[in-house]
Amino acid sequence: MPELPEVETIRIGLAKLLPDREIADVWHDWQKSFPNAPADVARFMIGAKIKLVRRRAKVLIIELSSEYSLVIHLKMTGQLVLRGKQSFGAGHPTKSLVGELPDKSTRVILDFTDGSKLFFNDQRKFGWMRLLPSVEVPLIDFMQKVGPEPLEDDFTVDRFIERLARRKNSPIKAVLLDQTVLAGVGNIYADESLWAAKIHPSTPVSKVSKPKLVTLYSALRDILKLSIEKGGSTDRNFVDAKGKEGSYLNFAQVFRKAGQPCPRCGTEIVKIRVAGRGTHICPRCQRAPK
DNA sequence: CACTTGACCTGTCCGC
DNA sequence: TGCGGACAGGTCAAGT
Repeated sequence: MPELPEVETIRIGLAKLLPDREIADVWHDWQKSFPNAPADVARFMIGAKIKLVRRRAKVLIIELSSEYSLVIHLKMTGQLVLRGKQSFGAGHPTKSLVGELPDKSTRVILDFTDGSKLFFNDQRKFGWMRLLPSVEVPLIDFMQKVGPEPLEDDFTVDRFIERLARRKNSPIKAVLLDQTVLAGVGNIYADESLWAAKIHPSTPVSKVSKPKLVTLYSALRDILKLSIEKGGSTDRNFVDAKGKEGSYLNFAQVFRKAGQPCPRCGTEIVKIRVAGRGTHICPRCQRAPK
């Protein structure tokens, strides 16, 4: 569920909150969430300060003063929430999806010397954290294979079309979700952008007209940007670095709207299955390929 | 090689 | 009220 806008929302929050905090201790309880804890933790985390927080695709990178970095993938249900009076003054959110922390989904806790704590929660345990030398981050398999950032200035419509053409016989939705083609798009933004461009998600890329691909390019970028402005989509349990929900789904047109009228033509939105994913379409605006 | 399906997990919801 | 089963969907490994 955390897709590009959700991970970016967390990054913006952490980039404001974390720098210069010094790690005092690290706790973890799920080995798969943090496979190189605790061996490397004492040497490269305790006593280190947070330098900066970056994002690439759906991955967060927290750089430490020890020249090691935490690389974090939240997968579907991961959360990164900072708590502590130092960070929020008197009134941090009391009612929200996240209550008292730690809770039963807490997998890792970073304790800082000022008393604040960063909680890595992950109900379904798909997420992970890795500690590795900062210089090695760009060399890991994921970074080598991941496609371009769709919101970068140099990501042009021609580049977009050229990337999609790498898998021209696949359903276009599957291609949008392919992280080696394009970074950061997941189920929500694939459905929303395909609806905006009036493209049926099962259409092979080679069968989609050039004008529709151009529309898809603009729609996808606009939707990703709007979602970042709205703090991302809270479908089930996404929250930002302060534990707050995002509001983009109030602006969504088709995602999770089966049975409701298409905002464009009034036809009932239906849920189908494409590329093994639940997929929301307007059957009139997005006609199936022959 | 291109493409699809299954596994990894847990919480929630639906029907009986 | 309890219980089995489907479902949620990011990514990688395994299968066709």
